[in-house]
Amino acid sequence: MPELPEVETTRRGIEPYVRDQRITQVLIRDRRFRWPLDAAFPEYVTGQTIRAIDRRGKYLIFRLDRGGMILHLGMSGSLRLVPLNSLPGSHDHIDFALGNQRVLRLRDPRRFGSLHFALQPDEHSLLRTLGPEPLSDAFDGKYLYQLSRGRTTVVKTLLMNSQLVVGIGNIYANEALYYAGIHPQRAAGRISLRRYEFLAQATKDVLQAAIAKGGTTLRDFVQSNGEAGYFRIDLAVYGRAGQRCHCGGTIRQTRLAQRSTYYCARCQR
DNA sequence: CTAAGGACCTGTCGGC
DNA sequence: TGCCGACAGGTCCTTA
Repeated sequence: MPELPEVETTRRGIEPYVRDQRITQVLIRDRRFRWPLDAAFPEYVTGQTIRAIDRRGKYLIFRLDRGGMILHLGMSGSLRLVPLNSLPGSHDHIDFALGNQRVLRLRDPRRFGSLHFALQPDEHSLLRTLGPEPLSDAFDGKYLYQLSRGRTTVVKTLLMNSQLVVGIGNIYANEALYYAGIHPQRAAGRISLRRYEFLAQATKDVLQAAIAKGGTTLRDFVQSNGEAGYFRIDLAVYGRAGQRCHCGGTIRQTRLAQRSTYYCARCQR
């Protein structure tokens, strides 16, 4: 479910309550995630202090005194901060009790998420092969242009390939292509440098706007009712099949690599 | 090496 | 109302 902006919003939301806090206890109700949680996981992290929370793509990295925790929220994962002794709901699989009497609670109904401990998190196999951050200077039109030469895949699939660039999921891939005026099915290897420059910039803009929106709509991660749910930014094409595009065209829906794909055939070429 | 499809899992929604 | 299929914001792994 969460894409980069939602993960970043989560990171910012929990950081003030979690940084420099000691993990006093780890309670595991269900260890069946994408990969079964290591039975020794609590031993690795209990008693350690969380020194920082970083994000790499859609992964959160909790830096500990020794090693770190690598968390992915999958399609349906979320983190909340709740008071000690607060009753768990269904799918609340893991609790981290903290020194400040709060509990960092992981919920993940579909269990597509994952949690690992690693002594050197950045060298973990899940992170090592990831492409650059889309909001970094390493990601630009030239980068997309060069890596796309000779490829036969379509541009939307390229944009969603985390080996090439991280964090762009189905929603923001659709939105970025719309703002760049590029048809999602266009062959990636036949798009000009100029158009890739538009695409890189549109991607950055869409992600930045979503992060800003998340910050305003999901401000508080610790309210008693504090659902750390996901926010809906104003989407131009995603989920809008049949509706009018501002250009007067109609937004179409198709399927690309098993994912719903939305575009305006009039302004996206 | 690249590309495509399956797999994992639960909840929700629309149609009959 | 109940049942059933399709779909959901991810991505690794296998196969070609």
